[in-house]
Amino acid sequence: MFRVLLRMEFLPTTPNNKNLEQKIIDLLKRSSLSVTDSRKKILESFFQKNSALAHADIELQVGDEFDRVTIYRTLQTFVDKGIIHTIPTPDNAVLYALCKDSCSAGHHHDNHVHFICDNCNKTYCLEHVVVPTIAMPNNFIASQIDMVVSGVCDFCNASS
Amino acid sequence: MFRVLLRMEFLPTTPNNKNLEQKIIDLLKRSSLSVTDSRKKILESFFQKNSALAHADIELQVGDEFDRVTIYRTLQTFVDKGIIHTIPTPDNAVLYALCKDSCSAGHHHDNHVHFICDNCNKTYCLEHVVVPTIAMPNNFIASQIDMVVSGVCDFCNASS
DNA sequence: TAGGTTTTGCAACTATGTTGCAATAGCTTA
DNA sequence: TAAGCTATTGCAACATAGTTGCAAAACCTA
Repeated sequence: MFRVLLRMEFLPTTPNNKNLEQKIIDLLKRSSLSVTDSRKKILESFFQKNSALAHADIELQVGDEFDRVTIYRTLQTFVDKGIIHTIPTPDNAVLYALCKDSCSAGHHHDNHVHFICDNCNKTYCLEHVVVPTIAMPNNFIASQIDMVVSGVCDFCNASS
Repeated sequence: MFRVLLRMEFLPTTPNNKNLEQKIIDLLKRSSLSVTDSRKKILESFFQKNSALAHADIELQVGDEFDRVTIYRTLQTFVDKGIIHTIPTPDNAVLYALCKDSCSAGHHHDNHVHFICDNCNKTYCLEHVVVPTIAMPNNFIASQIDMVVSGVCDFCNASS
C-alpha cells in the first residue's frame, strides 16, 4: 500500500525571491530597522514556512550562518517592532509568527485564535477566527485574551 | 495619606492544620501515591496559597527542605495523577494549580478560563467561566482549548 | 567614503529541566 | 512490629534555553 501526500508550499523561484526580498527590505525599513543579513534571512524563514516557528526551528535553518544570540536578539527586536508576535502553547514552548499589518510597534492586535496540530505539530494563526469576548466575574477586568486550540489540522485530516 | 489593604487568607491554626493534613493524606491515598513529606508539604503550599504556583514559587517555599529534582518529580507525579494541572501563560512560565474533583488520573477536565493579574501577578482558575466553543475552519478538528485572560483581578481593582 | 551608530559574535554565565544511580523512606504481610 | 520489597529521594552530572558585556564588524548618513 502507498499513500501519496501532496501539499502546496510556497516554492521560491527567481522572480518571487526578488519580490520577497524587496518586501522584506521594505518591511524592515518601515519598522525603522537597519537591513542586515540575519534579519533578512530570519524574516525569509517566516514568509516561506508560513507557520509559527520556535527559536529552535530558526536556529536549525540559519544557525550555521548566525549566532544563537543574534537569533534571540533579532526575534526580540521583531516582537518589539510589531513584526512578529509570540504564541503561548500548552507545553510552554515559545512560538513566533508573523503579524498582520494591523500590528504596530509595541501594540499587537493579535486577537485571533492559534491552532496547534497534534499530528504534524504545525502552528497556525487562524486569522479569521476571532477570540470571543467572555463574561468576567465581578471586578475582574480583562485586558488581553489568549486562546490556543489543539487538535488535527485540515491537511492532516485530509490525508488520513 | 494611608491606604489600608485587607485580604482574607487561609490562616492555618492548629485544628485547621489537622484537617488540612488529613485532607492531604486522603488525597494522596485516593491517588494511590505513598504519603511522603515532600508530597505533603508541596500539596500544603497549593492549598494554603489558593492560587496557581510556578516551580520557582514552590522551590522558594520548600527548597531548603527538599531537592530541586524532587520538586520537579513531585509536580510531574501530581499532574499525572490528576491532582494539579498546568496552565500555559503568555510569557511562557509554567504554572500549576489544584484540579477540582472532576479531574481524574491522566484525564483533566480543565475547561475553565485562567486569569493572570498584571498587577499582583496571581493566577486564578475561574472555575465558573467555561471556555466557549468556537467555530473551526473547514477540516480543522479541535480537541483541546486553552484560554488565558490577563488584566486586573478583583482584589487589585477594589484596592486602587 | 569617513564617521558615528547599530548590530553581531564570542565567551561566560544564569536559569530551567532531565537522567542514572545509590541511599533512604514508605508500605505490606507474616 | 519487624523484615523485606518497592517507591521515592538526593546527589552529581548533564542538557537545553535564555541573558549579558564587550570588542569587532556591518550598516547608514551625509
